[in-house]
Amino acid sequence: MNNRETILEHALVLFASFGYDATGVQEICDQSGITKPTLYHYFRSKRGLMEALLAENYSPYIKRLKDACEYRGDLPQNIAEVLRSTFRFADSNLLFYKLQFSMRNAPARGEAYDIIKPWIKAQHEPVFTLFSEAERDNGNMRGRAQAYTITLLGMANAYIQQAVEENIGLNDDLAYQARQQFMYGIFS
Amino acid sequence: MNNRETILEHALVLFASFGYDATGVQEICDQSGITKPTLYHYFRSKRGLMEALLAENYSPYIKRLKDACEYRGDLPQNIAEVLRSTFRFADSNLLFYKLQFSMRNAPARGEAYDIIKPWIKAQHEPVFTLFSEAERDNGNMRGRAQAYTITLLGMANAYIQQAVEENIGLNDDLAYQARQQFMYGIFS
DNA sequence: GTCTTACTATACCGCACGGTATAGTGAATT
DNA sequence: AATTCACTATACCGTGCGGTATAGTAAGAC
Repeated sequence: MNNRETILEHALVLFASFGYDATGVQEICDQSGITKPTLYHYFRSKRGLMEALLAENYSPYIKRLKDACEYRGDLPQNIAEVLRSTFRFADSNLLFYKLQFSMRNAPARGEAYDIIKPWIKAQHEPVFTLFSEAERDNGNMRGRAQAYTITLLGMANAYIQQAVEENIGLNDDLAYQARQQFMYGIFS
Repeated sequence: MNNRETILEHALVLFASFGYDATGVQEICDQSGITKPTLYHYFRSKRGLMEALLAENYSPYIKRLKDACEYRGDLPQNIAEVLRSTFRFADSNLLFYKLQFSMRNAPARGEAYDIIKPWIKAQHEPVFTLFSEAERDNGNMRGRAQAYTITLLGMANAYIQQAVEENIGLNDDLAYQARQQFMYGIFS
């Protein structure tokens, strides 16, 4: 395996375990069996390393999420697909999921949050667009696209957290259950 | 105002804004208009300062939460009170709420998470006890107290986050709405 | 065989961090 | 008047941080 991948791999483990601030570049180098100039050759800075880590792990999920948000007149179907793609994203790389979750909830003026901000937007945007389009077919949803987006993604996180702590599988059954509960919140 | 309170006040703002790791003791001192020995006189360490901050702000909420979890045979009533006390806690000091939320979701082996761990337990425990007792009156809940606890508190957080970003009031109406959605999740 | 390019090690820099040794100060106690 | 105690400032310590200047090395190009 090349050094770049080795570094990314160990950086993920360390960042997820101790956090961005508390993880030193030297420690990443030690774990990866290389020295600092090597790391700085592949990644311009500590921040650049984190940005590369996010790009590699987020990109496939965001792509699938965009597909899941393609509106074709059947909102419950879209919601199911959003939940399924998000559950699979979490399930496929739990360590990265935990890392990005802690960064999303980090203080707003910290560097970690600043780095992840564009990815939060990349996740939020397609879901928001989906609900905005669904509003046209469903009058009583008007003006609530933002609220629905936050609640849906928030609920997905709650289910994932529960599944992790209870050691339940993040399967499609759970996605179905989450969808039912979310739909109840909309039509009541 | 005495120096101890001044320090706590400014520490809250800085910790909530930039995070525990990224906030320097010197910066807290500068903002508070005192010097480091003064801070270290009142608080043994940076960690001790954070512990004091958590104790002062959490204690009243935990006390009210325990009352809200006193089971008297009416689970929906208890759930409403849990949500109400939690919403009021967030509403009364939003800055502290954001701080504790970011710490709860910080990496598990970081110092910030280590400091807040006992308070997570203090919040989790009474709610868990409530659901455990309610299990005796409601057979189809058996063995799910843990899951209900996580989901209820997770849902509360989702609603609070939504209320903050949408500038909705964290009033009792919202608590009622959250309860309805949660109860639907239980009995389906 | 020389030159270029990609990559890697040694050794170091300046800096900000958490924390403290020392020396007070002013008010209450005896 | 002497002593004690709670509190505060100056100046400093050791450490570890992110990042880099320098000097290679090994492989392919010409």
